[in-house]
Amino acid sequence: MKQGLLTDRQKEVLRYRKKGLTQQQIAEIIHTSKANVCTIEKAALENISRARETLEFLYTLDAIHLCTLKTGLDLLKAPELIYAEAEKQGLKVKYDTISLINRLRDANPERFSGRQVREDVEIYINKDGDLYFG
Amino acid sequence: MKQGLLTDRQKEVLRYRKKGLTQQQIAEIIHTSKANVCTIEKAALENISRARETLEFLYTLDAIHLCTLKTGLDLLKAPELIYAEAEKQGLKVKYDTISLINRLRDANPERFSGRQVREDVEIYINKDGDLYFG
DNA sequence: GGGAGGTTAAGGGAAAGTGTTTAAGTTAAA
DNA sequence: TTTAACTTAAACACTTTCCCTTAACCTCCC
Repeated sequence: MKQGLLTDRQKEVLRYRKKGLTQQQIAEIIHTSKANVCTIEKAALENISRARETLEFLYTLDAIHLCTLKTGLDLLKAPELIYAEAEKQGLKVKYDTISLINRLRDANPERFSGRQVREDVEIYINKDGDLYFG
Repeated sequence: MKQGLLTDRQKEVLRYRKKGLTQQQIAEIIHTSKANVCTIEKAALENISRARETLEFLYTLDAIHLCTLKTGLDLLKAPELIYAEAEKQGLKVKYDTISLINRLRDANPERFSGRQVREDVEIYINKDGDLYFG
C-alpha cells in the first residue's frame, strides 16, 4: 500500500531544490544528468498539481452545476450571470464581485486572456455558496 | 496531460455512490460486476488518500517535526506543550493560545472530541512559526 | 561568443496502475 | 437461515508512469 504520489526520487529532488541547489548540483549528487533532474522535478510538480485537482473534485461531488461561462464571454459579465443563477437555486454566492473575478482567474489562469473567456468554464456551487470550476 | 488522480470510471462510481446507490445498482448501470465496482471504489478512495498525503508532504518540506499530541491529552494543555517545544527550537509560534486551539480543532475536527485528543496528532512548525498537523 | 541554469523531445526498459472476471469470503438485517 | 451489500484474492491484458540517456534548445549575464 504505497503512500503519497511522489516517488522517493521526486521527493529527493524537491528537498534539494528547497535548499536552493541547482539542477546541475543535484545531478552530481545523485549521479545522473541535469536533464534527468529537470524531468524528475517536473514530474514531481505535475504530481502535486494532480493531487490538488483530485481534492478539488471532492468538493464538486457535493456541489451542483450552476452554469457555464461560454468561450468569448466578457469576464466582467460573469458575476451577474453567476449571481442570477445562484438566486434561481436559492443559494447565496460567498464572494462579492471583485473577489469572484479574482477567484475565477486565480483558479485557472490559462482559461482567461485579459477579459475574455478562452475556453468554456463550468461553474459549480455548494450549499455554503463556495464556487468550484471544472 | 492528464489531470487529477481519479479515472473517469472512478469518478463515475463515486458520483453514483454519493447519490446513495448500492454497488449492485451501479454495476448494472455501468454494465459490470459488483465486485468490480467495489474494486474501483476502493481504488478511488485510495487515490484520494494518496492525494492528501502528497499535499501533506509539501508542508513537511519546509517544516520540522515539533512534537506529538498523544491520544487522551487535554486540548487545553496542548498550547503550553507546543510553546515549550518551539522555544527549544528557537522558534516563535505564530498563534496565541486561543487561536492555536481554534486552529487545532478547525484543521481536523474528527481528531478531537470536546477537550480530548482522540488520535495522535503530529505537530510541525516552519521558520515563520506556522503550524501544520499530520 | 561562451557559460550557467533551465527546458524540451525522442526513445527504451522496468515497474506500477487499471479494469475486468471468477470465485470465495464477511457482515448485518429480515 | 437466507438474502443483500460489501470485501477480498488471484489472475490476465492493457496502459501508464518512472528513470534514464542523448541531443538539442532557450535565456540571461559576463
